[in-house]
Amino acid sequence: MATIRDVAKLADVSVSTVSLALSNPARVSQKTLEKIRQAIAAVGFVADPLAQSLARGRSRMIGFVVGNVGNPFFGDIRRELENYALDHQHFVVVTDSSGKTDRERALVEHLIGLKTAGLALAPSGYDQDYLDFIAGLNVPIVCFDQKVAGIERDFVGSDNYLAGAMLTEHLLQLGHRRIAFITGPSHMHTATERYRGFADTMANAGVEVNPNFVVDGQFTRAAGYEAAMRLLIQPERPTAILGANNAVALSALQAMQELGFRCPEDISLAMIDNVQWSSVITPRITMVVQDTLALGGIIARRLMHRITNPQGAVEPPQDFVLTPKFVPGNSCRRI
Amino acid sequence: MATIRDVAKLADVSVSTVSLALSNPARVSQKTLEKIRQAIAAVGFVADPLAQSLARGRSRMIGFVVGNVGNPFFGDIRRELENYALDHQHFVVVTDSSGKTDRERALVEHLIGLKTAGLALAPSGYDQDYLDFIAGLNVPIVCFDQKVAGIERDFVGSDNYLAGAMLTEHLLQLGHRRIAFITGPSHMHTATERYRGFADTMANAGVEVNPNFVVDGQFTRAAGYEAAMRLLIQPERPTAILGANNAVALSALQAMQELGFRCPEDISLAMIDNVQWSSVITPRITMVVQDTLALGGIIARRLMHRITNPQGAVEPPQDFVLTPKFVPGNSCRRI
DNA sequence: TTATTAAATCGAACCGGTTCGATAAAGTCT
DNA sequence: AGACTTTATCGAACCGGTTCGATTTAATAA
Repeated sequence: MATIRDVAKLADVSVSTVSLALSNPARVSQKTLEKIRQAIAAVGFVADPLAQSLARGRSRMIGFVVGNVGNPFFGDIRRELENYALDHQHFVVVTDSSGKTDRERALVEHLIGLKTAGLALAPSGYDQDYLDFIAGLNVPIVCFDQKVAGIERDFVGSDNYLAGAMLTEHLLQLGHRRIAFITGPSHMHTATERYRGFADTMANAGVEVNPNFVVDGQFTRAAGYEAAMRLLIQPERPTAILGANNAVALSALQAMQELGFRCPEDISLAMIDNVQWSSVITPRITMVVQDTLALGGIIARRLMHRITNPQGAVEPPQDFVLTPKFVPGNSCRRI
Repeated sequence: MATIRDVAKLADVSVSTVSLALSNPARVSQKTLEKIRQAIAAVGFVADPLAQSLARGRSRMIGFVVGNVGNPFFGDIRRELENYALDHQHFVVVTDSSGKTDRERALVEHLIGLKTAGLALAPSGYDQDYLDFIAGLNVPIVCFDQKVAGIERDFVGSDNYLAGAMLTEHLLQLGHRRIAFITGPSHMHTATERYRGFADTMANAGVEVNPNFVVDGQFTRAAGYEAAMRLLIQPERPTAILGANNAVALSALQAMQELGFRCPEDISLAMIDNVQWSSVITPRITMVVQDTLALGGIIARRLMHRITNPQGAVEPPQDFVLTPKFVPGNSCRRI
């Protein structure tokens, strides 16, 4: 590999001039610039990003940290970020914490060690220790998905309260009263907001919620399945189930299928967030989806703004909350 | 941040001794080691990975390059690799080429620039230019999924011929004769092998394949859908469709549903490779799946072996081919 | 023409580690 | 005790860039 010194030698200028020509061509004379250009081409010089990062104290990498890269929600956001970053000479380093806080922390520390220019982070923690950790990071960070109280950073996400409310209202309009709700982890903002949207809408409609109809699905497949089973074996069953995310809702569908319930004839089902092959799942689940592309775009622009603008770093954190979209399926019947 | 010089000063030894103590403690005397240990703890020293990489010419990062991180097949492999790498002080950088060869190339070049210790690569190219590019990379590489003729690297994958043959035989056993096959891109090894398995098994059974029953689905959703539609509008329809991968098979299911065909009553369906929520797709698709966890484990071990063992780098490339597994569903009926 | 200012270029230090040959200290052999 | 190893430590060069104050050169003003 050719180094900057090879270029300098060939162009018969000093190393610092070559460096200057690369970073700020306007400050180098035309003929010198030309000599350097030719020398660079002749030796095939490409600056070593590692050496640059070490010297500058900042790299051109952006860290992307989520709990599950396989989730299409994160996948769409990742793609948007990658495209935007690439257009701005930045490179996205994707990492997966598997939803584990300690793993996430290790990854973030590693990324900081790499002197990443910025971080797009879907936070997985919430306690004081975690907050301190995030607060201590001296890098532009845009958080998304989970709004965590106490993190003073930009946040990009959807109106989860509305998401829960929309589906609840839809079920109420169809005549349902015995509506069950499979929740997510209580420490997650998305989970509590979606539940609030459900509970408030029920209350506003004057419909009392059977406490046995609210079960914890942890946003996971296993817990969601168990929670759904608990719902289905009750003597007085719900007429509709609302899953707080895709995993718990589809687990509920599976449980229903296994027990012999038909959807929507016996029980209606609705969920928040899409999955990859939802169009071939029978019945097509009625859902509320987030505008992942828009979210990704905002995250990308906001992060690059903070990274590239000198004064962008000190701007106060801002929240961007998008409205989710109702996507009707045929999993909810009128009763 | 504390540097190695701070440690050296405090421990009253030279910088090189500290470095040696860190990389090869056995070669430093006990008492010096202890002094250094204390000094490190006192100043809170953590080695800067960038500086290390620059000096060593190698980093502790492993590049993971695939066409679609969202595909659970790659997701499982990624997870295995991450776990194994983490246990060996290595860090996986995930990248997604979206299946585009030029993008993959840019990513690989970037990773090489980062002086990654090794690459786990699902190759997307096949022409001479691509082969030269891969051959020119002076880094441990383990290729997987696609076996590309001419790449002299370790390869880890499944017996795709067998996968195609197994499902074909199954359909034949159920009495099907008019079996359609939706193929993948002809330059992909997995695609051609799966097709060979199909064609050979049909031939061995003395069943002639209707040329109209072999359509190109490009392994993608869009092309798969179109290909399936072409099959379904033929006057003499197939009684069974075999999808060469999950995307084309599920697109076929969607097409069938949209046109009003019932599966398996009207048309049977089988596919190669699983998808995330296959258990809630009706009907449960009969499929052949790869042992992703085992594949991931082999990839991880093989790559780390080459990275960490001095002589591992020069070992001749080796192929690891696993046998896929038949997973019966209820999408194929006896006729 | 000379003093003053601006533009172009350079040298050296620096980022934070690693590596290797040289030197010093300790141990072994005859 | 002297010669020869082995072990422990060190200094300096190096990885490949950036940065900034100093110096040289060119342009403008008086």
